[in-house]
Amino acid sequence: MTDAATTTPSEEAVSADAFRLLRADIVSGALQAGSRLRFVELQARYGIGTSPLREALSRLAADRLVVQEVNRGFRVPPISMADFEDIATLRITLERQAIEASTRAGDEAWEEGVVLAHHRLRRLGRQEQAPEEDAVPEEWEMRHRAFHNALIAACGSPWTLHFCAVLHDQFDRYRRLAGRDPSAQVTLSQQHEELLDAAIARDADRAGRVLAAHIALTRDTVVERLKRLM
Amino acid sequence: MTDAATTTPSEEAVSADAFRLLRADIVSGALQAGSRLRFVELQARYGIGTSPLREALSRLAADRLVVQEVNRGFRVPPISMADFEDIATLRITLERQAIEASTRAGDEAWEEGVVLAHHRLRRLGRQEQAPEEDAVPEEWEMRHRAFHNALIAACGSPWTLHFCAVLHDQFDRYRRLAGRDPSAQVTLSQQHEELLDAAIARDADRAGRVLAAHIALTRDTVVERLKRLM
DNA sequence: CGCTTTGATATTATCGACAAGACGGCAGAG
DNA sequence: CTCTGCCGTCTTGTCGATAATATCAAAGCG
Repeated sequence: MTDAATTTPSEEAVSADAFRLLRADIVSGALQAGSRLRFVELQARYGIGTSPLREALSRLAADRLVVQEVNRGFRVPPISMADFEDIATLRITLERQAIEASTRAGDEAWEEGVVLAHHRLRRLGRQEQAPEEDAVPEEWEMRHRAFHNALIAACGSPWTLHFCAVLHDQFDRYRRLAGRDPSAQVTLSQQHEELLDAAIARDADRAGRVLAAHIALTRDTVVERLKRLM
Repeated sequence: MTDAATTTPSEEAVSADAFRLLRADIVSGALQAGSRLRFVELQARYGIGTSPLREALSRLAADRLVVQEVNRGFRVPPISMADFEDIATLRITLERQAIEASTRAGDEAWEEGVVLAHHRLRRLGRQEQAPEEDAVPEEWEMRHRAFHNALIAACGSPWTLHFCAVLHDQFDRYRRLAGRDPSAQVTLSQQHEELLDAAIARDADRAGRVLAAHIALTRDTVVERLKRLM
């Protein structure tokens, strides 16, 4: 599977492109939760044949970003509060461990990567206030993910990073579905600052605490908003 | 209205069968680590076409049981000590959490499932002494897996169970590659007994400790034997 | 004598078409 | 009027063939 961190240069494979596009459309909510994924529609949407499409859907199914029903095709998974809380709990466990190990083991290059990623995220955060608030900027999503990836990048466990990436995709689908809560946003941005501080200070325990609180706050906000929507 | 869930024991899907067969052959070592997986060979081996084969390989690639190289097909992943230790460490973390939660939350049905799974494993363990020692009985592998799955089944976290299953597959590939160590086997069987005892006694901490030691002992044994083989 | 190039071979990735199975409407019986 | 069984239509799952790409070996050039 291609983690969000790895970057494939360009013309590599149709099926890999389809995989990324489909994943992005599912995580972003462009493809509604619970909706069927008909082959003819997807083939027209992405301009590909059946084989690479099936391949992409199979890979997504392994990561639980689509569900396959026997002889009844694929669907984007329905949302469920229990599922989301399970994802959040496990993500806290794994990503907390990862950031602690990363903070302890990270070298200068890791530290610089964290600083750079945070700067890019923060700069966009300021500009973001200006345009219409409705559209969640895709660029912010990418930089936010890049920052969180940078924090745990030096943990030394490829499998932890892989599972964190899978869980982050799942988590973001719910978060983006719920929409943003302006009141929580300031605290979340402060926590980003604190994560940066803790990383630079090599305070692994503090980094773990803040990250756990960061994810938990996001989870609670999302749960609150989702309850209101349903 | 009819029992749609219980039907279709055989006619599921060619691609799902291929997925299971390929996974079994990779975990068991029938397909050697690092070897290329040529389409013509696999199509002949499993008697299927290209589409379901690609679908199965894609799903396996998401679980890291095969690796895909761009425009160069699929391979069974090479073995690496660092990879195995990463898998083992993460498996200890997740499966320990899972058995602790399961022991605390499990109901009577869970308890009975554990007892039954252990009985089936133990009964086979006795008979197993008789036939030739060389062939690792596939039935033992299945019952061993079933026992470990039963222990964590009530943990309440589907995602934890999913990741544990993925890691267990990865772990077993190395374990079966290394072969059995007769000297460790008695301790490992004793630990199975202890796990059963702790589960029945609802001693979550002890269950977690024993399971961690169980996996760690297996890991150390495998590492020792692999070093000798390489 | 070694390195690069170039052509032939082999393998993969993709496409379009066929067959098997599910879904939904309609008619007939109770 | 309602329920049940059946048939047409649609969707999926699979196959074989085609186009694109990598691999390998030998020959030409530096």
